[in-house]
Amino acid sequence: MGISERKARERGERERRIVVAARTIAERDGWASVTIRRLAEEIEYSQPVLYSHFENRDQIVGAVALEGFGELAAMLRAAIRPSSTPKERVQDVAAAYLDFAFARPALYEAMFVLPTGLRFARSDTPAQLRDGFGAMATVIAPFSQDVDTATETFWSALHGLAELERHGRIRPAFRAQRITLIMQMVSGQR
Amino acid sequence: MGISERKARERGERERRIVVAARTIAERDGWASVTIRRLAEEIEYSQPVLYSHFENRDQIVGAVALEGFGELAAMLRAAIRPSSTPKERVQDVAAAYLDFAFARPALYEAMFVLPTGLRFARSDTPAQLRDGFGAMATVIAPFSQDVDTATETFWSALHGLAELERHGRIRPAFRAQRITLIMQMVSGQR
DNA sequence: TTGACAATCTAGCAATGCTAGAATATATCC
DNA sequence: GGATATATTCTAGCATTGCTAGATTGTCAA
Repeated sequence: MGISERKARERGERERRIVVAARTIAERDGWASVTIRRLAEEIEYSQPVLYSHFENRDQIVGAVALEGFGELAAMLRAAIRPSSTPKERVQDVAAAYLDFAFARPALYEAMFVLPTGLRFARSDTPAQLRDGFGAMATVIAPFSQDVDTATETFWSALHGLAELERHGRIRPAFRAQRITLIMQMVSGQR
Repeated sequence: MGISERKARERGERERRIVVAARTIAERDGWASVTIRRLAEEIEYSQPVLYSHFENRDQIVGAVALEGFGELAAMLRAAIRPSSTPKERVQDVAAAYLDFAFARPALYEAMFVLPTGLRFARSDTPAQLRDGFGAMATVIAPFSQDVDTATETFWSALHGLAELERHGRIRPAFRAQRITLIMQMVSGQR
């Protein structure tokens, strides 16, 4: 009997609709506008239904963030061109990272700023969360002995650039120059 | 007549009590616990009184953040020892920055994450906001042509390190190694 | 003493996340 | 088929939030 399968499928679809609605509203009106009531209205169910899919609001943000990590990883990997030099690859990945952060600020916020309930560095950490790190490590590896630490530092630098620019604390016009400096950190050259 | 002076002074003292209470509660229980009602109770006035001092809750956070910028600037300047080499100074300032961020997470959050209504890069930007940047620029200057851009990048890297570690995304044990890498970025050497 | 003005408070609004318990639909068993 | 159990969903409401209108109290000059 495929009844329970159909039910499971429909449940899954409803869950997707919640996540899509959350992301859409967040990207258009900001995360403050993503309320349980608004989401319930969007999926045309009552509010308690949302709590049968997610423990709380944070977990909905977390589901959107997880999507974001998958997309970020894909973008970073796509930025690595086989024809380019190792230094160019670092540059391209850095530029792609910042492009992602500024093109989807609400998504980026879910991934790195808001509480999400996501668990990092655990055995059950979803693949998406590791994958972006992996893409960065790929381009960092040729320049470093300790790839993990170097990648953490690279990532931190990019995250800081994204956040401070997003908050208007550094000058947008000089983004490219800052990326150049980061690249020099990694490659160890002037 | 000193009556109006006394009133102005008392008003100022009450405003300080609000800011102190906000900071104290935030540092002990987190910013979510800093509610208007809680603050009103703390200063022993009714809630609307708070709105005669601040436009809204964000501005109270902003007042705490401003305090934080002053203290951060002082800490960074204190970290610059006359006897140390230029490279050591960069290292010491970086370490001091991260120490500050981890010693006062709520304060740091007010300064860099929460909405505060503070205006940066304006003509009326308070001195505290520029001063920390100045301290960083001091130690960066010997290594760079374009000090502002280099300082922005240095600062961004430190901010990223602070945020990603605070959110548990990078390994606390490797903080010193990451600082070393940042220092190499600035000094352009391996 | 009175009247104007400032300071402060009471009371309440609208919105939020979340939940208990009722109501309804669906499946299971005799 | 009908009764019963089990999911599923909804209604209604709680406690909390930021914020504010309007009443109330205090203060001072005329």
